[in-house]
Amino acid sequence: MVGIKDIAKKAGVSISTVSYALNDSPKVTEETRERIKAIARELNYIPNMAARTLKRRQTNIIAVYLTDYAGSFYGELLDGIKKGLQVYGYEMIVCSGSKSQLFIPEKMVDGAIVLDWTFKSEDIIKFANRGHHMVVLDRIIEHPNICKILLDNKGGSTLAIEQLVSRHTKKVYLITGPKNGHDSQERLKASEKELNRYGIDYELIPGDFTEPSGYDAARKIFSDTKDRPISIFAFNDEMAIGVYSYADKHAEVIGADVRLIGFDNMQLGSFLKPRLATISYSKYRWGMVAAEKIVRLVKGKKAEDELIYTSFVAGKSFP
Amino acid sequence: MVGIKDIAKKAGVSISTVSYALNDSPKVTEETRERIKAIARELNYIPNMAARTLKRRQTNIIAVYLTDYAGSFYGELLDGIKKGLQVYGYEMIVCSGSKSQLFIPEKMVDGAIVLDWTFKSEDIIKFANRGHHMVVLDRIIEHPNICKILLDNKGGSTLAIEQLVSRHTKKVYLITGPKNGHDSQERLKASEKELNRYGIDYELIPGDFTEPSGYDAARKIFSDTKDRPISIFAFNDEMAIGVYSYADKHAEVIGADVRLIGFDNMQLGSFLKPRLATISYSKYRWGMVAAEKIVRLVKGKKAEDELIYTSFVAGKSFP
DNA sequence: TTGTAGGCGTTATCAA
DNA sequence: TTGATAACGCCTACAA
Repeated sequence: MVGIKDIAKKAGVSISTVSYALNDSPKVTEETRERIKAIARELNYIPNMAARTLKRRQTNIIAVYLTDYAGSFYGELLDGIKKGLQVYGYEMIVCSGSKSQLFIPEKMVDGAIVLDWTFKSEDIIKFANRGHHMVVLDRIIEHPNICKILLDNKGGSTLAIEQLVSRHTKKVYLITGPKNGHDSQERLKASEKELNRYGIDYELIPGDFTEPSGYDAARKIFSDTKDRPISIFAFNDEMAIGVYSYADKHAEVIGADVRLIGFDNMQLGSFLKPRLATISYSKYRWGMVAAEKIVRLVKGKKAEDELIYTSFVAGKSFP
Repeated sequence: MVGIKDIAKKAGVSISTVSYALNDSPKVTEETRERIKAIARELNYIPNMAARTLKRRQTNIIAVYLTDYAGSFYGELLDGIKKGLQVYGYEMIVCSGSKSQLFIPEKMVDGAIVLDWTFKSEDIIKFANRGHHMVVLDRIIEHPNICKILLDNKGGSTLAIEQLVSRHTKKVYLITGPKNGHDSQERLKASEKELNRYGIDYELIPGDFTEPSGYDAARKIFSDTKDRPISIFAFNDEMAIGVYSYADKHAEVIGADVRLIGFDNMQLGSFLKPRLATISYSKYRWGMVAAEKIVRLVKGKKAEDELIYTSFVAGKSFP
C-alpha cells in the first residue's frame, strides 16, 4: 500500500509537506504542491479513510435507514436525499437492520436520516444524547440534536375526507395502518375528526400498510354489506392495491361498486385500471429537505422542523 | 468520548487487558473479562470504527453499487444479498454514484457487488488490480479478484422466442436495450439467433430499458403496420409497461391487438391488466449467491462464476 | 495472567 | 516555506 510516507520519500520532502500539499493548504508553494500531487498520481495514491477519519473525526457520510428495500416507494426519496447531500459535499449510504445502526455511535457516519419504524426511538434518543445528529421522518422526538421532517398527514387525510364529503357519501370504511405507527395514527385521528364534523358514519378496518392486509380488509368490508357503492379510504396505496386484488377476484368493480382513495401516490397506482385516486406529496422534496437539515445539524447549526404538504390526485377509482 | 483507556482506568488494569477482554481473547481470566465488560457497558463504551479499521485493515462491510434507487426491481435482490452476507457476519451498505466508488480503494469496505452500468469496467479492473475484490452482476470481466454472477439471458430470451414460435407468429418486434449493456446485448444475440433458426421475420426497435423508451417504441411499432395482432418481445418489463401506456391511450388492446412478453418479472407486471407475460428469475437467489461469492473472495478463496436461470411466466398479455 | 510499547496512516502543532 | 513529532483509538507482539 502506498501512503504519504512513500510520496514523501520519492519527493524528497517530509510527510507533513505532502499532507499539506494534498490538502491544498496554503502553507506550501504552488510549485511543490503540483510536484507532490503529480507524484501522488503517479504512485496511484489513495488516502486511507480509516486513518483520516481517526484524525479528522468525521467521515462526510450520512446514513439513511430504511425498514427494507422492497418499496418502489423509496426511489424518489433517496434520489432527493442524495441530491441534497451532494450540494454540501456529503455522501449517502443506505442501510437497513439493527446491526448497521451501530454505524452511528461508531462514528462511521456523521449523521443519519431515519425512515424505519424498526429503529427504536429509545436508541435514537440514546444516540442523540451521545451527541450524534439525526433527522427523523416517521416519528416525533423532541431533542436538540434531532430534527423532524414529517408528512402533513392531517392535511392529507382531511383532503381525502373532503372528497368523500363532496360526493355525499353516507358511510366510509377506513382501512387503517399499524397501531403504533406515527403516520397511521395521525391519519386516523384527522380522518375521524373530519368525519365526525360532517356527521358521516364510518367503520375502522385494521390493516398494517401491507398489500395482503388490504386484501383481507376488502374481504371483511365486502362481506359486511350488500350496499353498493362502498366508500373506502385506505391509509396507504399498498393496502388500496390489496383492495384492487380482492375486487378483481370477486367481480366487484373498482370505481363503481367501490369508491377508493389511497395515500402515498405510488407509481404503481397510476398504472392500475382504473387509476387509483390518492393523496400525493413530493418524495423528492421530502428527501431534499431532510438532507439540508441533517447537514445543518451536523455542522452544529439549529434546524427547524418542517412539514411536507400533500395534495389530492384524482383517479377513476373515485369517480 | 469513552475509550478503552477510560475503562482501563476505572477497572484498574492496563488498556491491553481491556482490549483482550473486549475481544474475548483467552489471555484474560473469565472473571476479569466479565468485570471489564460490565464496566464497558456501564460506561456506554462503543468501539471507534476508524481506529479499529486502521489496525485490523478490514471493516466487515460490503458495498452494493446500483445505478439508481428508482427500480422496485432492486428490493428482492438487496434483501437476498443482505441475508446472504448476514450469515457470514458482514454488513451491507447500498451506494450509488461515482464518488462513493472511492469507498473501495479507500478501504472503507472489504468488497463490492456491482449492478451499475455507470460503474466503468476500467475502474473495476483498476481496483481489482489494487487487490480489491468484487462481484459483478452486469458485465464480463476476467480477473482473479472478480467473480461474475450473470443472468442466463440466452436461456431467457430463447424461452421467450419459443413462446412466440409456439403461437405461429409471423413477425416479431424486438424492443431492445442499451447498446453497450451486457444484458441487452445478450438478449439481442440470443433472440436473433433463435428467430433466424425458425425463419421468423423480425424488426429491432431501439429502447434503453426505461418506460418512456418503451412508449416511444410502441408508437413506432403501431404506426408501422396495420396488421393485428402485433407480437412484441420487450427486453425488459419497464419498456413493456411503456407499451401498455401507449396502447391505453390509443385504443389498442393488450392481449388482442398486441401480444407482449417482457423480461424481469417485476411486481408491477402482475398488477397490470392483463397480466404481463415475462421472463422470470429469482432475484433473491441472485443476491444470496452474490453475497456468498464476495465473502469467499474477500476471505481469499476462489469463487466460481455462476449463472442465474430463468423461466417463463405466462400472462394474458400473451394469450 | 497482565503490562509495556510500538505501530496502523493521517493530520496538526510546533519549531526551525 | 518546510520538517519533526505528537496525537487519534485500538490491537498485539513481547516482556514481565
